Amino acid sequence: MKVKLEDVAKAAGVSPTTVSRVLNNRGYISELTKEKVENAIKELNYYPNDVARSLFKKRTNFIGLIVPTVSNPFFGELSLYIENICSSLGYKIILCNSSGQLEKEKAYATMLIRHQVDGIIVCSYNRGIDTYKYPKLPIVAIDHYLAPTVPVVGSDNYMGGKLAVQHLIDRGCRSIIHINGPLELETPAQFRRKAYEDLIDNPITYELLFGDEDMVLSIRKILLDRPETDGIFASDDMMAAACLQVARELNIQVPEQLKIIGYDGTETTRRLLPQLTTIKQPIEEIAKTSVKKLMDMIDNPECSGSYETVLPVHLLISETT
Amino acid sequence: MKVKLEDVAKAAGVSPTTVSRVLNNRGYISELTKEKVENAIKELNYYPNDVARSLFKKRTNFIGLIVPTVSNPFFGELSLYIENICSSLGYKIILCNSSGQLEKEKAYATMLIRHQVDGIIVCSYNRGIDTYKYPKLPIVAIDHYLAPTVPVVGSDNYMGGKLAVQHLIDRGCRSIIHINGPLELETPAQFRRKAYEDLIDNPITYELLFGDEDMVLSIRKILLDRPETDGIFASDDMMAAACLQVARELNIQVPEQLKIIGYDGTETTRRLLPQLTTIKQPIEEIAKTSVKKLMDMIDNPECSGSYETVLPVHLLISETT
DNA sequence: TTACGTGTGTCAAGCGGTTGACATGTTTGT
DNA sequence: ACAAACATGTCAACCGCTTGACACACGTAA
Repeated sequence: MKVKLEDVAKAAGVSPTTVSRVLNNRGYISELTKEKVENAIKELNYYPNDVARSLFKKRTNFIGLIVPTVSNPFFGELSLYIENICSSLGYKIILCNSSGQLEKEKAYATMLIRHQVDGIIVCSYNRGIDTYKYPKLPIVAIDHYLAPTVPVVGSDNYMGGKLAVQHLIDRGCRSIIHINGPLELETPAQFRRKAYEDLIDNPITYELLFGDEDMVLSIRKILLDRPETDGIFASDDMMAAACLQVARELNIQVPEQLKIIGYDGTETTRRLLPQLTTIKQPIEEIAKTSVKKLMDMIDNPECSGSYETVLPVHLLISETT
Repeated sequence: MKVKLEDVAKAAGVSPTTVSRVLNNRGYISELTKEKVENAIKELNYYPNDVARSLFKKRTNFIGLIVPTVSNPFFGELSLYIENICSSLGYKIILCNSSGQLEKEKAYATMLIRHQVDGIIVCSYNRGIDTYKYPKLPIVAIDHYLAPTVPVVGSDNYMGGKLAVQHLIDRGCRSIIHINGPLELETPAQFRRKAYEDLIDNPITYELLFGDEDMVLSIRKILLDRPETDGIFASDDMMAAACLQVARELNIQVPEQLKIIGYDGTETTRRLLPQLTTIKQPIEEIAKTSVKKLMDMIDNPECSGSYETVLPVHLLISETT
């Protein structure tokens, strides 16, 4: 059987209450008993049961994090930062990879509530999950309008789109297309597209579906269909990389014949594909801001704070444009 | 106040015991009462408190996952698979990014124990964490010898190293160096180096430290120091990418003058840098095997199972060799 | 001397749900 | 008609820890 507080009390020759007092720094404790208790804890190799503690305190210090997949560099880095910040504040992360599937996301939300998480950070793409309406559950959404009451943290997508497209124009592109990912419903990321459409006379936007080979195939088809294309604004770096790959296959010179700009600018992309011109999102800032906002909501259930936070993006010019 | 089991019982006009029976499918329940209870649950928007449940059942269905960082594509993908598999088995993941720091890892291990996790999967690099000796705590290590009693799951690193180096030799390289990462203490990954050293007459292994620019700088220095180098076996894809970048900067033609092979072969790398020849680790298999092993240990605390599992790797030939 | 501050102990209730024991019915099958 | 299976309820104990109430020491300052 596991050693429990009572055992520590016996070993230290004090009462359970005293042990609890030492553990929680409450009431009066002399240095001597404190030491006795601490020694007993060490000797018995005692770990307080946080499940019991949580039950009583009605606070678990758990934060649910729902992302499409941590294997994507953007969400991977975001998750890293969020976890690190939470950890430094004494919170733990329950990781949920929704794969962008509504049913999965619902199931995760339910699970998180059952586990009494203190809050949820969602960077997934599904609307209409009633679970999120659970009374007073603090939620922050990242780059996604979840519900009218859920605050959103994201980067300046319109500006990002504008920077990207303007850069292509400045570089002399005359036939620019936009390639949009599948994950772009109801998100502020639609502003990227909006910016593109605002800047271009005859905007042509393609929407791609999930999948690896599919992506490359679709892009090949697009480039073959529209050989006049000399600029691509891809809505994330993975897609931009696929465009690059197809261009190589088709012997299209980048950037001479075709310029490509991506979006996200994660560390991983910068390392693996430093040639790619891209729009860099302030991932660490997004993480910081959303955690802070969530903490505010947890500590102060009344105040909702600002509904939307928009963080600045940067154009990172490299060799593909 | 949150609605609890008792409230559901009242609303449904049954006893708490009956509600519990419905919730847990125990004992005899008529269809009628079952419906009544389920309706009450829906109407009241009731979510069972899993903290209370866990306390009683002495089982949390939590698994701790310790990785250096999920932002690295290898650990990101591994985490994704592990989380997905666990989720389908009814387990939740507590995510811990240790950054490879001993103190952090210790703190995480302690936290996990306090939270009564049912098991831990560790893919970090620190030895001598006594916490892991916590009585009967099921632990599986990935690609790392944690302690004599902790089972290890990993891929065939020696074979991987051999495949890589032999491939370079086959391609005609005569002056092959090996670049090792910083995270390679006490890990089976040392077998990659061993293979290299076994195959090469005058093996030259460099060890790099953490950091972004540092890596590129160090590699530049290495290549300038040893201009005769015509083959690099990098111990992961990120490092291989850095080598590629430096080669471009120094106007060294790859693969004509210099051949580069990496290690890991994650989806992300395949997408962002498909040109890279690399050794592909069976990440999904590693995830499956380690989760399965952990589940075995959880369900059957006595049987330890096989101590080490070695999974096959594959050479992925592309354009850098 | 009185009163307060300090240090510790006992006791019991409570967090929300589970479970076993036991009682009391109502259906079935034979 | 009677045992067995089915359906539900009551009650109390328990999971491990926290907390408030209260009691009883011992100093020390007023």
